[in-house]
Amino acid sequence: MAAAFARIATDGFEGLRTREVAAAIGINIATLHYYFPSKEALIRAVIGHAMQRFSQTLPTSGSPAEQLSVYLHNLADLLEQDQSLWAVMGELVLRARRDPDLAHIVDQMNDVWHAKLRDLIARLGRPGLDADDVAALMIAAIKGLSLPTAPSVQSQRIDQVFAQFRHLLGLSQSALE
Amino acid sequence: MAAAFARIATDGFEGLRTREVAAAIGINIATLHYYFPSKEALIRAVIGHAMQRFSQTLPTSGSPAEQLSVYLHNLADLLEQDQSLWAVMGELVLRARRDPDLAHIVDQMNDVWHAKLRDLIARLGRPGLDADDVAALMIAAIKGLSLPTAPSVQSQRIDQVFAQFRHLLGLSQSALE
Amino acid sequence: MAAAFARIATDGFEGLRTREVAAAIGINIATLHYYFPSKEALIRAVIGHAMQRFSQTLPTSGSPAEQLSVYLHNLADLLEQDQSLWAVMGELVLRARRDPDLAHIVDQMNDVWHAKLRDLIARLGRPGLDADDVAALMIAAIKGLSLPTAPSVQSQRIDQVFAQFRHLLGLSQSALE
Amino acid sequence: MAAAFARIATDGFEGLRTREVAAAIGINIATLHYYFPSKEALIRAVIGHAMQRFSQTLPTSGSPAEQLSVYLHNLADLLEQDQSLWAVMGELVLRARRDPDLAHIVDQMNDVWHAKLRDLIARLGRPGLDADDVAALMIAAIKGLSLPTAPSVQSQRIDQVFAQFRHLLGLSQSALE
DNA sequence: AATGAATGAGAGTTCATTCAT
DNA sequence: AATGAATGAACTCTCATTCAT
Repeated sequence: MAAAFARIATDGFEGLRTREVAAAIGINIATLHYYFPSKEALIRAVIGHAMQRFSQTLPTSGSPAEQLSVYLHNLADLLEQDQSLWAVMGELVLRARRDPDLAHIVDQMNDVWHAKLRDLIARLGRPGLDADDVAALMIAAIKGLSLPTAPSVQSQRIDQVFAQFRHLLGLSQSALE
Repeated sequence: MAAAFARIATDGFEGLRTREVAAAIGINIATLHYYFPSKEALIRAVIGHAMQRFSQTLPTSGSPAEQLSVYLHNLADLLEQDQSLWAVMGELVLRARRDPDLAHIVDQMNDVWHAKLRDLIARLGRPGLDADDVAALMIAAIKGLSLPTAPSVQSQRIDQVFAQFRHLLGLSQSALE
Repeated sequence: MAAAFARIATDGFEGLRTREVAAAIGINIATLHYYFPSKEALIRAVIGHAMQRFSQTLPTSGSPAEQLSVYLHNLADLLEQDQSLWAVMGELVLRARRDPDLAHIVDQMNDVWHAKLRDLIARLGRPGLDADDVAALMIAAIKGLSLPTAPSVQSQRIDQVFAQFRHLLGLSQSALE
Repeated sequence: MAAAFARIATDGFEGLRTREVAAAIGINIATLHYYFPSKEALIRAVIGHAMQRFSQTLPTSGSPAEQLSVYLHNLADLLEQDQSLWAVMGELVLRARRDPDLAHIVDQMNDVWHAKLRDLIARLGRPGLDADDVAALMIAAIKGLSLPTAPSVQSQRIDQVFAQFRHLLGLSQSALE
């Protein structure tokens, strides 16, 4: 449910109230419970929704350099434009600490993400570049960028970090556009 | 109160219950309220405690290269050994989104952190290294490392990222030991 | 809610407990909160109920002498038979000291009461009778009668005071029956 | 304790907090409990204090007409100047409904009051004046005057009622001054 | 005589959930 | 498929009282 997603982005899991979700879409609480038997079920649905949206940033065709460029471009866009997705991702990662099922999902996504990046970097053919380590660095940095407080500062930091990515990978600025 | 700190690390703010904090240290809830007039006051105390512990990782003397090495060493240690501090920091950053006061504290700490790192990097004298951008990358990556799910994966990722830091900065492995 | 009214009559606002009100009518506390969002809302409802019942004693038709007789009769009846209403009115007046909204309501009711009485007395056509002052005396005395302790004494005092009212107004005893 | 008296006058028994009473006179709560073993004991002390102050309005010497004049004068003064005493008396009367001991005290005081007034009126030698009934009326009215909401209205009503008293008793205006 | 610290009992309120319709 | 009404469990917070010093 998109309404639940929005509420989590705004107030976190801590502030998720089924009554408010129901009210936001103009239905009765009991009706919400009819579709989602429990709050937990609603949360699971939100998790699935978030994960799916996140996966859609992965490109599937083109040369490694092209794919990397497109991917970085997509991520930077997502970071700047859809703050709510990252807010929810942050909440999910934190919640995963207490929720084994969620932890499993998050770990799996991290692995896929890392493998994909490592693969692309390796196929770039840059000698002296440890694909595994660089992928780890990039993922850590992107995760870190998803924990903003002031949106104003955020934008500058994103540019700086992605500039370093390109520098590390030997990608030209123009390759991103 | 250390007990509250521990509970936040385990269950997040979402799971912080005054009764449990009181029970954890063997006192009555009313007694807890005697020292912390409200739950909010308790949270503020925890925030102060966390910020203070975090600040203590900043080295104050030595050459830039030495300070950077010591700093990275301290951070890596902290990341591996005191997961609870990072867990709480993660919770704090997420909570800052809805708590302007906390957001201000976090932003201030980020600025101090960034300025310190940028300064040290600049004084390293590595041409071709944008101190500002590299500092941003490092901070983002470190923040990202503080969002782990499985502690087992965690350790490997930390090593990988810090190896890249050294590589970026041209610091020798031995300099860290 | 009549149950809340009864509890205030018995134990005063001081002894009003939402849990007990709910228990008295066999519902859950949460259900009570479903109808009255807060204790304050419940109190307001009780106030409205009391004010309405009190207003119903005012007669609307007949000659001035008849109306006065009927009115005095109604009030004496109410004082003797429905002690709970007076008990609640006493609580309300005392509470009005700290509750501006309630004070406004009580003042308004007093004014209406005084104006009505003064009007009726004036139209009685008793020379040498200051309608304004007599009305003030009567209202003060009736209020004073609403502060009883022992119900046994109460009845005698009511008769005495209303006898004086009739004497003052030159109404015959028979006019009341 | 005068501080407790003041708090009851302001906020009623409902708002009486031992902590605030102690704070008002700059002592610790435990110290207050040292002198008054319980809140109930403190309340008893306040009751005694209030009753004593009230008794002091009764005149003891002079002709009946003089005593009545002085008494009415004293009461009118007290009503206008020391609102807190009347506020507390109101609270006491209401509380008496649930407190048999207090009810006994209040009843006793009422009886003494009524007997004294009746006696004075009887000795005035006004034929056609039922001393018992007039005393009841006066006491009821005075009690009623002690339940004000707006102090501004209060003053006018007091004058009106006491004017009626003098009229009833055949006392000249000058006799009051 | 005086106090800081501690406590048990209970207050109003919230919330996910269920029930009857 | 949908809802108003109802509920149990739990929450933070308050307060008179007591304890150790």
